[in-house]
Amino acid sequence: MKKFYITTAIHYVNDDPHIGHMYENIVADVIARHRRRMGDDVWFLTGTDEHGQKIERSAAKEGILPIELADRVVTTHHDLWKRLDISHDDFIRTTESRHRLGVLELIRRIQEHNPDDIYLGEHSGWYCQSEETFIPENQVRNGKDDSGHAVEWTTERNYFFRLSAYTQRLLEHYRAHPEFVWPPTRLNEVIAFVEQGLKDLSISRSSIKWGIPFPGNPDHVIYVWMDALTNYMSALGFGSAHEEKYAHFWPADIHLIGKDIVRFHAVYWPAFLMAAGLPLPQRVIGHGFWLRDHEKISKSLGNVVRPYNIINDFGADTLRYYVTREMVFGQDQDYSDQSLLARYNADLANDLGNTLSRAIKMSDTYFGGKTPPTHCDDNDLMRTARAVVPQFLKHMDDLAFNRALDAVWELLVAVNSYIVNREPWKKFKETGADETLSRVIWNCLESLRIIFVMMAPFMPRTSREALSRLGADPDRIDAASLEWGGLAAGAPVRATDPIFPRVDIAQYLGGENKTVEETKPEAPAAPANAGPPIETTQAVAPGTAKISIDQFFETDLRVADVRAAERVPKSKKLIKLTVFTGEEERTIVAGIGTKYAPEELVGRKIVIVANLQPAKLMGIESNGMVLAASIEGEPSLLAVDPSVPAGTKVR
RNA sequence: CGCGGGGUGGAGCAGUCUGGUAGCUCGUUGGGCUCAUAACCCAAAGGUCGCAGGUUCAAAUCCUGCCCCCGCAACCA
Repeated sequence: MKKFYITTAIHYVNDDPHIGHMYENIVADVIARHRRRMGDDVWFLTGTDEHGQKIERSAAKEGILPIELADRVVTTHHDLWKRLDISHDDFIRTTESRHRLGVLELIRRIQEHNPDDIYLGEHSGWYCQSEETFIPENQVRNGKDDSGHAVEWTTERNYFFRLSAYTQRLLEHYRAHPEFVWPPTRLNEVIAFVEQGLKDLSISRSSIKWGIPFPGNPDHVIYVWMDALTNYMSALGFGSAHEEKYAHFWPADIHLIGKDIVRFHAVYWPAFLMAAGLPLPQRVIGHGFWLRDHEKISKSLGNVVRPYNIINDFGADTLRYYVTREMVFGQDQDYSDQSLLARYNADLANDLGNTLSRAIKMSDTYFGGKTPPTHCDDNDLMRTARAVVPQFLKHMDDLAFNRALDAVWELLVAVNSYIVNREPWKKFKETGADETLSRVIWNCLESLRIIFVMMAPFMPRTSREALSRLGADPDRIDAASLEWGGLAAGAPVRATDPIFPRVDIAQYLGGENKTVEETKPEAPAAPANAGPPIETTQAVAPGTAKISIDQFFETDLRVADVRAAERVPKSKKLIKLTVFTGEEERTIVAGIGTKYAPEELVGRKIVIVANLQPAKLMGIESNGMVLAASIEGEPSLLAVDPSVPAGTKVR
């Protein structure tokens, strides 16, 4: 039996999982279930990343310990994977002691094999006291960071990993194993990155407390990547007294991750392992992102997708099917409730569910609630099935899930076509339930059995139900059961309610009661308004906290005159304005260039925030901010009656 | 020359690596069927595959140049 070890990325516990996390675990689950039923000895790992400053800080904000926060959020992960029928064999948390053992062992191995590869060095940068972190160079202006906190040039002593020593060996590895990174375009990116030459990597922090103490120096904690990546081994017992699982399953066959962290898995991780003298994973697979309206999903855009309502109302299998069918694996894809429900109706209700219903109903009626008595081993459906199954398996091996499902549908469509051509209802009226009719119906049921066996990794729950309705054994989904002829004659069938009842999409999405509540349990329920239909899986911005009138008056709003305007060279949307505030002329840089031309701005009266601290944009100091309404990023300047003199206070 | 992705019937997308009659879903139109979830089946209309060159017997696919769109980064103060 071939071992097969697959992992997902470990998900950070600073928030509940969204569609991206769900997708990753669903895909990993589909692969794991498929390998299992094909006879592999599968180990499937997922888990959570729980260390680091963000957790430390979020917990502090709530007045709880980091581990308490992690304990709380991790339960929502567990619950979700259960609801989605994710069949992981293990779940690792980086706060577990077995993980600490693994990380320490990895460092020990590196120190043993390549003693020079970990060294104490200096890391210099802009350090912000109040945020207790280094601020990237490009976020520092005038000695302050983004949030206006003072920063100072600080040198911290950190442990470093000599990544620079691995440039050549990594490049050789990519050359020798082009399958190491998938898809190929990601491999090209990785190679380009490594070819630039690698810098040593800081692997400890003394500014963070929430992490694994660095061996021999408890003032430091091990920094994120050295910590997190190691989960793939620590979960197998690496570094513990019981390394049997590690010995059996390592190296991983597939690290399934998002395309954004390919670099860490394809560069840092193999370098760590090389340094420690350990085997490298076989493949790093970077999947694409789910987008909304071609935009990246992010919390700040407020378009996070958490389709809990879909899972509630249509079942986990519907989401599992949609994400694997709709996305070309490896590429980005738009998410919308619309397209999900369209797929639900067209594919699941009309095709999959309805075909099952009609076939079972006929068998039920014509053959007394049983599968027909006579098999048939020479017919068109059998030939189609025998052609489709190998294609399906090939596509599964290629991780081309959408094509694998296409292949399944080819057989499904053939069944529908077959039914219409043979007109069994007519035959039944004419000659009764004779042997010919028995063969016809049996062919339909047998095709459906194979269809649901193929579908089992994608829709485990549905497949079990369908197989059992068909009179087949719901647990027989192995490679052998993909062969034609597995259905028993005279087995009881169940003609009952549709497995996927059609949905009125407009009603569901436009309905007054599909609130965001189901999307984000902790968010307040949105009132049932008569506005445009809300995509139910889109999280609403949390209610804005109230401020006092005094707080409002801290903002000095004034009318100003635009005296000059010019585009900032090489910028996309910045316009440099010279405005008169009633007392002085000053420069304000505004991001309104997509909508306004400089000419049309000159002479205009605008409203500005006069007491905003200066900031540098494209090297130009901006003193203030122009007020504009923003419609999906398109600015619309606040208009003031031209008679109002510059300098007038706005309140 | 910052990095990357994309431009294919009305809409959304495959296909491009490995050239060989342009495919899928939805929608539209006409017909069929009544076992089935107003589902299913058949047929039709609809495309200069962003533009221009080149290679080739043959280009959506390979090469060159250009145009446009979208992410990321820089620039939402």
